[in-house]
Amino acid sequence: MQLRRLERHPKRFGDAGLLTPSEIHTIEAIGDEGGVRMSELAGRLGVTKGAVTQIVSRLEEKELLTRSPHPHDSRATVLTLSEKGKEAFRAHEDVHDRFYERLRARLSDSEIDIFEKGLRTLIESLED
Amino acid sequence: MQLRRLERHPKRFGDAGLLTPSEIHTIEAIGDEGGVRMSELAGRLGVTKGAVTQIVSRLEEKELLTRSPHPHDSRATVLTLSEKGKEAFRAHEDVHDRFYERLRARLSDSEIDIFEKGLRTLIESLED
DNA sequence: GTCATTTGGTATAGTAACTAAACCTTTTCA
DNA sequence: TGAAAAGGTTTAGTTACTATACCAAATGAC
Repeated sequence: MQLRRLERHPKRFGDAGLLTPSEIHTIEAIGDEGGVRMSELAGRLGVTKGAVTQIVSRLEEKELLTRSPHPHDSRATVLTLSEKGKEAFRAHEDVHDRFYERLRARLSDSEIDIFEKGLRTLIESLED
Repeated sequence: MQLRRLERHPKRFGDAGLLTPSEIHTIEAIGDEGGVRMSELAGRLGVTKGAVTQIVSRLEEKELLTRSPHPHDSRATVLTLSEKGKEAFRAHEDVHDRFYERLRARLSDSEIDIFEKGLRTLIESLED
């Protein structure tokens, strides 16, 4: 099966324009509630804080999020999605929902459990 | 599920040393029969011929394959795995085999069919 | 209280894995 | 026979990182 080469190209998410997989994944990890620190985000994404600085800077330039100082810790920065960022977030949720609809159209609930069991086995095998 | 961030790091394949995912994937696509042209390989991998030139050059430097002129078409180059390259190929096949063993330990044949059906749905969804 | 350590974030250089475009050389074929 | 197609290389640029060095603010052991 061709699992490589997947999800490489930028896609359009609503009015937010073209976003790379990393960009939309970062937006997804911040969430529409916002109030996430840089280091917390690095943990969620499983990358270094340097990587987060870079992608967050790009998303800030694109006006998809805002950086603001942490109220009680002046070292820290908290991130919040802008309206445009929230729109991208919702558009991405829709993509997820459409995938699950498609999956449910083809597999029953118990079959989806089996699919997820297989996926976990695949992920496990790729990890070592 | 965390499908991103997978299969990013170089791994050891027998005596062939550390190989990046792209490198081992290229070796897999050439196969132990060899005799593959650059452009044929680009098609198999789904990348441009420029990309193939680059990765093949690196594999040639690492002595995992050899370039030779095509016997009947002097424009073309044919690729063949060296012994070290074939060893990496076999080591990679073993990884595949171990994955399927693990999968069969957890899922029956009909459940594996369901898993693959789910995977196809996932791939389809990522494509559009 | 103060000073070393930890934590939060940034900056910079380097790498992998590409694409796109320009280019050169053969081959094909109308 | 000459234009177009096909095979391959080169170069510059992009994305998505890591590692390292760095600075400022917070913590906490004494």
